[in-house]
Amino acid sequence: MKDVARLAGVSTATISRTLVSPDKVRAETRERVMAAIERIGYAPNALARNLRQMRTSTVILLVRQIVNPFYLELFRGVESAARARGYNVLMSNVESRPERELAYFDMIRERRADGVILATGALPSRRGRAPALPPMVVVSEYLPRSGLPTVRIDNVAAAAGAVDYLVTLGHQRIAHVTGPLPEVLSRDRLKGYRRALRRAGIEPDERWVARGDYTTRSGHAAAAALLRRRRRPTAIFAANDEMAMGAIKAAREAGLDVPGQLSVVGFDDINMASAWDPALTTVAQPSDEMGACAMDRLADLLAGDDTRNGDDVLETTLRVRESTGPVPRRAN
Amino acid sequence: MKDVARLAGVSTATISRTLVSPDKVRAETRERVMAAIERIGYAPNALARNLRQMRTSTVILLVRQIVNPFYLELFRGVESAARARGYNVLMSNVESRPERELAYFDMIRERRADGVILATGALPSRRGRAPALPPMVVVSEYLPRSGLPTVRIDNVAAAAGAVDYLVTLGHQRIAHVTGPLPEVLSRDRLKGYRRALRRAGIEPDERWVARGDYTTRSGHAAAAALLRRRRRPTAIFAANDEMAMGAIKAAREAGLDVPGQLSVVGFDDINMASAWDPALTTVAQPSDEMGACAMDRLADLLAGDDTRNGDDVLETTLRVRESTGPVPRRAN
DNA sequence: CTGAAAGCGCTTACAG
DNA sequence: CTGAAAGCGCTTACAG
Repeated sequence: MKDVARLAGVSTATISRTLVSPDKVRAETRERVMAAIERIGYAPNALARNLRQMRTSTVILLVRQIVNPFYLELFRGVESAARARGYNVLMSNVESRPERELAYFDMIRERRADGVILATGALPSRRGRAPALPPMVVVSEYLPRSGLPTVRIDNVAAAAGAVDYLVTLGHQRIAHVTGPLPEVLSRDRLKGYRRALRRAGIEPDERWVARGDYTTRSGHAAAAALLRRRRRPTAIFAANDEMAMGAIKAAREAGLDVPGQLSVVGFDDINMASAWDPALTTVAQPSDEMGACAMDRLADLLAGDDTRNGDDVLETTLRVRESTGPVPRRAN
Repeated sequence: MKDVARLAGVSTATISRTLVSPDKVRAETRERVMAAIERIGYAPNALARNLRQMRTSTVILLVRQIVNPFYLELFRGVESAARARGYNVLMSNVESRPERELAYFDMIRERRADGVILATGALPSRRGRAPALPPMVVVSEYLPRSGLPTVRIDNVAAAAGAVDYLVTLGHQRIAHVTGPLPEVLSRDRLKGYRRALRRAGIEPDERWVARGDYTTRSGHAAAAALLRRRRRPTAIFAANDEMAMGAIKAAREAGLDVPGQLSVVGFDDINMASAWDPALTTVAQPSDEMGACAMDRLADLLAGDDTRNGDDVLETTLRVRESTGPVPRRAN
């Protein structure tokens, strides 16, 4: 920087101003400075700038389990918005290890990051001396009554919409494979399932609700059990795509054609959903957009101009593909 | 820090030493300092430390396309090693946009990161004034004759091993779906395929090599074309799992049972491979370990004690699942 | 519009 | 083993 200043015949303050707020510098000076910067190949040292400004331009994205492809799409959205806003993104999977979550809060205390995008569905439980919450935006998941800015979808309505569609196709015996029920997202999707059934005049039957844990394996097991029933369902709505894929596998093993004898609907529209055989009908979340929106809100928060309040609720889309069809003739 | 120093009755230098090199501080002083730190709830400011030490403790992981699940596993490995070594990881997908790669090299120049783990398969082409390469380790991919420290598998041998296995099952008519052929990994796997065939006394037939681009769709199209032949293959070796999945889908559409009438082998062992129907036989890469190993080498490099030279070549494993079986009776 | 100077919060070579 | 002091490379309030 000193070299640039010498070459341009100005002070280092002017170099800095040219870079940070060029409008405060006379055009002629600015050009001289830019030429010198170019000549020397100068790049400002972010370390020094960060210290001076007491900001890192880095945010942390905390996800539940990184292997879930849904989070990947979320990350893409976060990253592209971050790039546009001049931030870097540190993604980290927590994998249900609370100490890892806390490690990330320490990173904020140590000023390694400016804020957090929380996609884990729960605030880290804090030890004795509860540190103040860092600037934070919740995405995908939400924390009821936390008052934190949140970017999400309406899981109840989206799930109900999927089941509505099955009803439209003539299905009455619609089963549901849930996610882990302590989680609010799983509960919301279950609620939507029940709401749609009632709306269609069908009394929800608890025996047609099977618990899964979002893995393909659990979807497979749950569906296998449901299909062993004497009166078996003609449609299964799974709370995510992986479980829907497991359900299709179970149907095939039971000798049932999908969608001829069993319709299956998933949730998320992960990358693999359209590649699956049969291509999966599923509720698409705008994951890119959700990530970008969360990053934008966090950046606003950090810039001190968070005008908005409450939740951003984004739209979902039911993508009808090959895994759903009209109810089989003899089934009703 | 000043507050801690006052409370402990020492200078800030001693606080710093207690944290950085505790052995240089008398035990009694150390305890007093630690108590004061605890009392005040002091956390050192990483921004200041970074500036002082001229290091960021951050590395960049550059991947080709983030949606590829393989990179996810790589990231996990990198991240866990990074955590152990005190580094943060910035993952970024380049998505074949060269300007993005360059952006990451700028980040090094601006001292936002200390080094790069390159998983893109190509050095960013640099503009006119070629800047010096940053501390860098290549992983998964490799750059022939670059002399850069590299962590990889032996793609030729691994591919040959997969084809050997098909030969063992009695297959003679073994087709191959390649990745994009400009890429060295795709070429290596093709080379391994040919080598195994020759070893088995089968003359490679170019008509049984179909080009794909690593997507499920391309695997589907390539396999569909192969299966339309009058003499159709009894086995397909695909250069990655997604294409193998597409191939299975094509087989089913052609009314062929997998593995009864067609065996399919993939490469990578992504998360979905075992969930696929039928569960995919595939060459498992030690992706976690590769990532961790790359991060370790980069950390050594940055610490100035990179003793090793040349490539780390890790072992692959053929995971035999349900998509492969003996050659059908009438086929030979 | 520009410069001189202070200061961000650490770490570390040096002196004792 | 400990302290006083310099300094990392910027940015910015202040003065002109």
